[in-house]
Amino acid sequence: MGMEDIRKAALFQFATNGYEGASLSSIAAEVGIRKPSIYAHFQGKEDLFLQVARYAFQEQNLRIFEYFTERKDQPLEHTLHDFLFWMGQEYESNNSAKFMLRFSFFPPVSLYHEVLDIVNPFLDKMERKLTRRLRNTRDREPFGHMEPVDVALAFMTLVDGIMVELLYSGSINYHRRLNAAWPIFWRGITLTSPHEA
Amino acid sequence: MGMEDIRKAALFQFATNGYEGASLSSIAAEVGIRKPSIYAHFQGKEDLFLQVARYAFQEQNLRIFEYFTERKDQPLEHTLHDFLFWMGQEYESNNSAKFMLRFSFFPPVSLYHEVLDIVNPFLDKMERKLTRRLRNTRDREPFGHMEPVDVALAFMTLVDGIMVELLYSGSINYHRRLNAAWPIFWRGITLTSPHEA
DNA sequence: GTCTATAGGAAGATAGAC
DNA sequence: GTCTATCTTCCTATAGAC
Repeated sequence: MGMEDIRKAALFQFATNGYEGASLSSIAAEVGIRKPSIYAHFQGKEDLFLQVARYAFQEQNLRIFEYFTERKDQPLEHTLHDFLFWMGQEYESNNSAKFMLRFSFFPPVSLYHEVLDIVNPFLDKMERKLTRRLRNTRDREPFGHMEPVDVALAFMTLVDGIMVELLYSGSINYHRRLNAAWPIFWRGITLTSPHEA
Repeated sequence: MGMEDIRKAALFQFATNGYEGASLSSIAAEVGIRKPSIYAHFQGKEDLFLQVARYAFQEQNLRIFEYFTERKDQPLEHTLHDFLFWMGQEYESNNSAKFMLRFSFFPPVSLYHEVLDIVNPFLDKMERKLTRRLRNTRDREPFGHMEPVDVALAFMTLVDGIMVELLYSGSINYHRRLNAAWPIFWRGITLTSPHEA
């Protein structure tokens, strides 16, 4: 209780209303305490936000690594394709995912550098992890003509492009995009071009 | 002057600091007037924001259509590829583009429906325009095995995924992603899969 | 560790002089 | 159409009782 409840409520309020749009009153109200009680656990709004941010990115980082670890022996095609669905579910059911997306793109101006120091290591980790997975694939070199790191970057771009649609239009257009973009991506990384063949 | 100066300053402030993060004081200060003078031109903050939003989306809509019209006789490959660079330049030099991206993804909660009524027609127009361009291509059916509307959706996903990187990491990673993702996309839409060949 | 009370400031908005 | 002055409300934050 106490601190954890506040963190959870703050996670939701920040993710939903942004940094300036979320007030300590609204967070306290959601927990069921009074505003000044927050100061017994956190130094202030900035401190609360940054602690929530570190927590959210760490949690989401763990969940994503778990996803890939659990499926490391499955075919790459299914692992990557299902990841796009999985992230959609995460976004709808998991406030950490929502928080992460919002403040990766739009950190509060007053905390710009502090937030970037959380976001950048996260993205670097993702890129490395994904590149490693692509290098160790047991499929018979489905994209032997490409650098794994480029495939990783392109996949992360695909993920972002699809998540973005989730952000503004909800899940109908999200699925339209997913079904349109995935086959093109997969074809693009598995087929050898005529010039190279 | 007057109204136009206020619109321009508001565009910048909203795009940079978000809806709640931008104050009428800061907007007035940028114009060089006092806060109450804004009320001679706009009903209030919400009205100002929505008028700026309609302006920004309309302007960006025009610029994008212009881009495609000017190049309607050029090869599709160059038109699409260059569009990714062009959007990057727009984002860095054009506050309307910045505004559009920010509030497409994160509209102020209190104006959610009003903003969606601006964003959705914009996206629909983009999709139709792009689909039409793909249908009328003079290149010898480079993606005859795919529906133009799916190619359009996939391209818009690619654009979003790359723009998103511009939002949080600046132009270095933007170019890394562009160079990784574009060849995969183009290969994916131009090559015929072995099963269909 | 939570509360009431309150300070101190900034926000959006209005009234009325010029 | 812009100003000064002011209202109301909300914000972050602190003091001090329990």
